[in-house]
Amino acid sequence: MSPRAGKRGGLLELAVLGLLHEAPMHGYELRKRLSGVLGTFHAISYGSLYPCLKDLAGRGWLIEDEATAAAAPALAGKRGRIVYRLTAEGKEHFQALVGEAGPDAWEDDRFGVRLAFFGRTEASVRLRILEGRRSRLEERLDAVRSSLARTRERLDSYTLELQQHGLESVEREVRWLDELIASEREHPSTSPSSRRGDR
Amino acid sequence: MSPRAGKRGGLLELAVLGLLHEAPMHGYELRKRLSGVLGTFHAISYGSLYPCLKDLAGRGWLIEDEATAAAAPALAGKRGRIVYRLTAEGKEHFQALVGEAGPDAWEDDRFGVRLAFFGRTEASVRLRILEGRRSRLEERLDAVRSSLARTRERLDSYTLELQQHGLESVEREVRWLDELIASEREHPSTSPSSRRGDR
DNA sequence: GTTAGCATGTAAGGAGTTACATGATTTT
DNA sequence: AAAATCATGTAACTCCTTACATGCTAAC
Repeated sequence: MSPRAGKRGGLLELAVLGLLHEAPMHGYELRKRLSGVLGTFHAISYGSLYPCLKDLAGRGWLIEDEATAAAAPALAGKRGRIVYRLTAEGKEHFQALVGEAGPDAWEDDRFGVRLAFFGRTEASVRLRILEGRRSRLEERLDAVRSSLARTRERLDSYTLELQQHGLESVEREVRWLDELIASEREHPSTSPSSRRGDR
Repeated sequence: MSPRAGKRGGLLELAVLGLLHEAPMHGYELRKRLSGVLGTFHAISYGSLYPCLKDLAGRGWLIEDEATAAAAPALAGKRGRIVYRLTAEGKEHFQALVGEAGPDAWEDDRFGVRLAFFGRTEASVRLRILEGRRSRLEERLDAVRSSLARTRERLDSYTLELQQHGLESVEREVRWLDELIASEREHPSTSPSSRRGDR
């Protein structure tokens, strides 16, 4: 077996493809923008990013454009910055990834990234993602509530406080999702812009 | 160099020591209880747990009690369940870990586990943990707010919605922490039981 | 007496990180 | 010309997961 193309199934792949879907970029800039989609804290390291880019290129999802900023041909051997650009297959693959339904697709990180790219996602897929996340959260609520009902007496007040806060956070997110879903149903092909401002 | 004792610096160590601080347990039961401290979802796998226990035992923080439930001496070679019990050094090490101040100590998971063990944590350390977490969250708020101020116009409404929701969640946690801290200052050696119920 | 659940482990792999190494470009 | 920061990369390591292997004990 040819050892090329090590499996690369993570968050990073999705985030990188999504960002490059918007516009070509070189790695250094990509890293800065990644913080924006993955949460403002949580920066990705170059030690992950560059190998990931190599891998994606190896699979034909993006191509490496050796462009030294201006078109000056200068010295041939110079290691200029590499601008990564999504191929047609890359765009297809991104859409496939975003649309994926597996149970881990609704975990915190995955969902967050998917939402961040809603601007480049079909309306029907957007709705499916929002509803998938919602039902995942309902599962959590059930689990926490029943565990709380079973063990409430045995818990010290700190643990109780923690569980209670967690519960309320999840409930809050469910309400938020409900608003997004409602807004999505009202004007399916538009952004939910009208909703902002009523807080 | 003797290759024994691979570094074991994670969440798991802290959680295991904390649970065994309460009472001796065997691995299987430990795993079930771990979900309680790490969040009701997110179960730990045996593939992590047992090696971790081996490692902790190797460092002298806990000892493996080969007890086959009842005291029946039965057959000598039987692989019974192994009950893990914290040593004195283990308890010391747990207190040291909980009290640690490093910047990653205030990340979501770490903070959650520390809070879950507040019942076995000194009042002064509790306060330091709550305040550490609080200032970590303030840093995040600053980062998100300024990034939002810089890029607000360029963001599509979905991304904006996401950032806004995240921001509000963090603000909510800060208010929660403020209540906990206030309650901690009022009766420093007691649990914050009186606060529950005013929602 | 066989399925189901209790109980303990190991080997391989996945998704990242840190620390290091190197060189180009811009600012002071 | 020194310092900062832009830019790309690699090797080793961390912490965890999956998939597998094994055997005990209780319930049907």
